[in-house]
Amino acid sequence: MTDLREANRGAVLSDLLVHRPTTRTAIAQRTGLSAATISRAVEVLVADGVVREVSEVVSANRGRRAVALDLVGERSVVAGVDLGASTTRVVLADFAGAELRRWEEPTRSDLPAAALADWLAGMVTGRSAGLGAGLAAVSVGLPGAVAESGAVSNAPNLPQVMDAEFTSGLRRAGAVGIRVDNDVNYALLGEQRRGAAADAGDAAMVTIGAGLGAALAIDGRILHGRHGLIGEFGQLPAGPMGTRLEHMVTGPGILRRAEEAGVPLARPQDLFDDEHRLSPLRTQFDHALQIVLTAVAVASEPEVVVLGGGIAESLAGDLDRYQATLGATLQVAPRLVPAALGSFSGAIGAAIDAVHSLYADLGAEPGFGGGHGRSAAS
Amino acid sequence: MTDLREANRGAVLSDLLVHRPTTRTAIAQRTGLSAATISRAVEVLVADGVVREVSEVVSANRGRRAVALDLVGERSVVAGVDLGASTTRVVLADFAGAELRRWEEPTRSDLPAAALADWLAGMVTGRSAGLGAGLAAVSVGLPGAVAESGAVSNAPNLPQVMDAEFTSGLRRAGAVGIRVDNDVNYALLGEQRRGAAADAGDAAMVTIGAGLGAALAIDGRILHGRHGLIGEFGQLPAGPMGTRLEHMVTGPGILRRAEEAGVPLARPQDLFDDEHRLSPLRTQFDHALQIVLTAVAVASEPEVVVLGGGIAESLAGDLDRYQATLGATLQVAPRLVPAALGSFSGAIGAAIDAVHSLYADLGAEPGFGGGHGRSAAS
DNA sequence: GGAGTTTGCTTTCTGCTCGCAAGCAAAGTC
DNA sequence: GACTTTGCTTGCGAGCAGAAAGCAAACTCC
Repeated sequence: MTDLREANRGAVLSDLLVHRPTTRTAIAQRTGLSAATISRAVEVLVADGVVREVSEVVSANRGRRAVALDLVGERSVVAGVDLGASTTRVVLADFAGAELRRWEEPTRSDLPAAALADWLAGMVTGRSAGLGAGLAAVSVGLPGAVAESGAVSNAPNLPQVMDAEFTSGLRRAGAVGIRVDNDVNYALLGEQRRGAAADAGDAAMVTIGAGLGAALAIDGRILHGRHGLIGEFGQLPAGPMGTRLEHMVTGPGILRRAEEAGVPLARPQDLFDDEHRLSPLRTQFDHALQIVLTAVAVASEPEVVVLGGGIAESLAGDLDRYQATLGATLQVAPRLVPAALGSFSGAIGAAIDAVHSLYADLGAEPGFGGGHGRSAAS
Repeated sequence: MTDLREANRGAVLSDLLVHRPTTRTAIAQRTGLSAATISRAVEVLVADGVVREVSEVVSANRGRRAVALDLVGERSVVAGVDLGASTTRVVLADFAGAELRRWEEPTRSDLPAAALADWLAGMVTGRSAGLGAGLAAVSVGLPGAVAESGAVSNAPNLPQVMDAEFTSGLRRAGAVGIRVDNDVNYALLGEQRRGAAADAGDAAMVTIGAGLGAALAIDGRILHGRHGLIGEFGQLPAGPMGTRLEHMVTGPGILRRAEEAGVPLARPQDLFDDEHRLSPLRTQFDHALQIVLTAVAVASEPEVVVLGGGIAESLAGDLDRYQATLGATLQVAPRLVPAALGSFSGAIGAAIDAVHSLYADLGAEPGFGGGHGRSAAS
């Protein structure tokens, strides 16, 4: 109950972030506020240069044409980064969330923490130069658990990021607000806003690649946990002899287990060739994945579970089968779908989070899908 | 934003529900509202007979003594019911949540759905007669998943409750508001408010008895899921040969597995005698429980996991061991504690939910720990 | 034991905001 | 060209919260 007027401006912005473009009347209906209040709030936002009237909306209605409102995109640029163990993907977007540029390059995983941060910051600032507006916010997803304090743990595939030097280095390099969160959390956010989990309030994502990660969202909100451990289903000691599931289903785990079984594979993906379809290794993989999917399902009861990550791409043809098994186990099973944004889910989600962080500064409530990310605290 | 004045009254009530008794000034501090506003709101509540000034608070402060405020208890009586597969436990409480009476008796599991509802309703109304005030709300916890719609599923140990006749019968028998939810959800609510999970916003509960159940709370809110399936970790196919975990750790499952192994047990509890400490069956049980605990931990990252249920009582001495294993698996492991309210956690939690439902009618926000239960919809 | 002080609560008053209703504007319909 | 529909803005009244001042009841200290 700070300032009611400001709160209403925030509500308008929040609505505009999700429904874009829209009209004053539509905002009034969705927010439940009166048209008069919306008009007054929009007036301020337009004066502030945050919102702009765009060309009139095409409408089948009879009366006066509504004036479409949209966010002013050119104000500034944000970056969403998915710092993977092997590949780093970046998306630059404008203030309105429109994608401006995307690229990927190998992660310099050979660098120590501070140098890695410098490399990342240099790459992003370098490539965002000359876009007209300055970089206003950066969100970085990384393969580890990010605590409320900003501390990173559980990142075996890119251990440098656990070093406090990494986050502090990032903050030093860029003058702008930097937020850090788990890569899968961002990927789920991306899929919720622009991908396979659109309009699913309860959704989950599982990524399988170099590591196993999961993210859970309930009522549009991504669950974090004080230490960021929510979703670490790879820790489940449910494999044979109590092996952790992450050793059963991730790329390095598959290679090692194949070697131990005397049938070495050239690449983890080979396990999903037809010739291995009935191999014990493949059966164990399926079983382990089934446990993960069931755990995700009963942890948050998502309407949809999005599968992403390098290994998951090889599973596209088997989704129906997994879905069927899941349905046999649970009365109500979630839909199992591949990531619609592909390997860029995480970067896109990070960019969305960065945009959100800017609007949060303007008073927008963390509405549907909001409240993500963690600002890199000192 | 309905009526701001009413909203403030609700905020005062919500605060009073959690901090009881308290003073006007204390409420003002906690809610952030001005003392004037609180005074005005309290005035109305006292006039309505919902709140009362009680004897002055003993204080070490120097100035004028604050007048303690408390809820008026005698207005009405609520009942919390824990309808177990074998035992039914009931708690009667007054409007202020003070326990009036508790008892338990064998569940008439031989009865069909409608008759079971009649038996339950008759028992509760009969025993609550003559308490001065009428029964105003009843909350029933049962061993199954309760959907938003009110439909019950996943109740193998008391299948009658899945029959729509049961809930409709309950509603017919009692004229008052009846709410139904999963028994473990209520048990966790009880432990959060009066027991082992007090002042833990993020908490979880696992009950092991005739069935395996779990409940998760994040930020004081118990997670439900549209179909009430959140927490059904017994469905995890993580036992040997893909056995569901509920078959590994529950009473009936233990007996059957012991028989299959050629070492029949008289009672499931016998598995936890010293003589079985190193038996393969016990090892398998420990492993299965470890998986459940890990899954609960990474599903919601609770500060504390409360263990309840008949089997869990036998585990009291082993909690340290489980805790140690959990700590070895996870960087940050939750505390593992037995249910402080014993076998009445569920009934007490249900009674708290019933009280909450009454205050929700008066405008109290579902604050910390609120928003539980599901009204038995038609 | 009286003056001063601290704390709790109430009352008065001011400023702010919202929603209603009326008015204006812009489109389509007849 | 009058009428209707729809979108937005403006004028007005009511409601509410908070600041500040006032009253009340304790304690402390001289």
